[in-house]
Amino acid sequence: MSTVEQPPAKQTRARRPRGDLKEACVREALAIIEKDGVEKLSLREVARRLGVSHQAPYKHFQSRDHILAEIVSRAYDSFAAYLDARPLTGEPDHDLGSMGIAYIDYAKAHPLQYRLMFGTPLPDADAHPEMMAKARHAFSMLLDMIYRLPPAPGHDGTDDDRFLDALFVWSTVHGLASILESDALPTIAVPEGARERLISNTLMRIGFGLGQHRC
Amino acid sequence: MSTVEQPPAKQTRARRPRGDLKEACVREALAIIEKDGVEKLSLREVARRLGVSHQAPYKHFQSRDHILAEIVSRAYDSFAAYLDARPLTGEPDHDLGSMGIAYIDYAKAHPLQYRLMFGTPLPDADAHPEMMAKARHAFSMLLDMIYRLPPAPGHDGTDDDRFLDALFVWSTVHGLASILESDALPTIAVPEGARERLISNTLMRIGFGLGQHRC
DNA sequence: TTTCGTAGTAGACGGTGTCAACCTAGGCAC
DNA sequence: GTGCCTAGGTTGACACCGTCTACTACGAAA
Repeated sequence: MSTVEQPPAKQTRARRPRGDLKEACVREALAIIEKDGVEKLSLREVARRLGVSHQAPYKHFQSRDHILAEIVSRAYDSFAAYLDARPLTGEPDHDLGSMGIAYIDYAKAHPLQYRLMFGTPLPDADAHPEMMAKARHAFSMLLDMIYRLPPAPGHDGTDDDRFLDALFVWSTVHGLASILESDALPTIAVPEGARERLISNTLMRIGFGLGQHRC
Repeated sequence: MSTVEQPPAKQTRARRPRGDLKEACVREALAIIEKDGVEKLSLREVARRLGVSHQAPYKHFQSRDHILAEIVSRAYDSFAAYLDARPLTGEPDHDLGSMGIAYIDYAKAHPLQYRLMFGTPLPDADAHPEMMAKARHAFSMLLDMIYRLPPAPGHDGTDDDRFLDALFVWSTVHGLASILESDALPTIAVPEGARERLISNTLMRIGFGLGQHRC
């Protein structure tokens, strides 16, 4: 068995199982973003942390934007799954409320993912269609929910009207979430007593806005 | 007068009037951001466009973030001025509505400034206190407006309550504005008939949410 | 066995922010 | 006037970055 010809100890560099480096890159990239912000993400740093050449990650991601798009895609997936996971009662009123809570919960529990989805400039939208497809899915879940509500005051219940109300709800919830995790809130002094009612009050106002529980 | 020693024709490089280069930098930086996005802003490109050495801008701005902070500060200024400029009737209901419209108008008329204020990661907040001070001013204008409204249903009219409602209004308007100019809207197909009612519907829902015109 | 695609390495290029040192015209005390 | 100081420029270097290109090792398929 002594095949002498072996080139002198070409250390076979412990070949990774397929897909391993790609996953490792995503993991490491997330760690970098979490620690230093998305603008500090560099594929070279990712490679360095993984003890691999600066070009290795490019075998799995066409460009820096592509690894970002991959990460954002996964964020949309996990977001939609989170919204889907909550128990439904079948009563539209209640289910919409629970969706609002789930939305905000997600933003609080996964600030990194939330910020990636809504708070930072995305990698050029139409260069990453699969990413945007997943974004659309999340909104359609909200839209479905609104369609189950009785027509709100001032509306005839047309599809256009429902769409507009879905956008109202989305605006408010998204606005709140993005304010909550932005740098803005600490600089406006939030009164002590208001802090824990921030979310419930906003959801209540949404309900009033849609004409629920009114008068 | 023939001082022979003159180093050969040191072309006196037409000294700018004081403050001129700084202004020129801001102007050029804005142009770059408008054309290619904030992440493409580079002080070297600014310098290049102005026909000046790559270090010249650093005489006026400590770092890339500092020129960005300067630009964002000015955006907050112009935003507050815009909100202030609208005519007031003294009737709280109406004045709040006109503020909402002015808010959205500003976001539509100055998308660049709006995105800089609310849509992109700001240069580290507490490294640029003067910038954040101007941000606070804008919110306080909204807060003042809310304080003039009659107490909304579900509230006793305490300061905490008012603050929460201000945040509700801000969330919704900010959320709408940020959705309007994000990449998200084109990917969810907005029904034709809904397009021009996007804003008015949202403002109406805010009104209902605060208990105005109800029933 | 040969061939070929995959996953990795290595080097170069031009771009970037930023540090350091240097130059120079003007303003001001004398 | 003379001399000095400083604000506002200059050039040069450094260490990063993304990305292009060429090369290598290897496993599986033919």
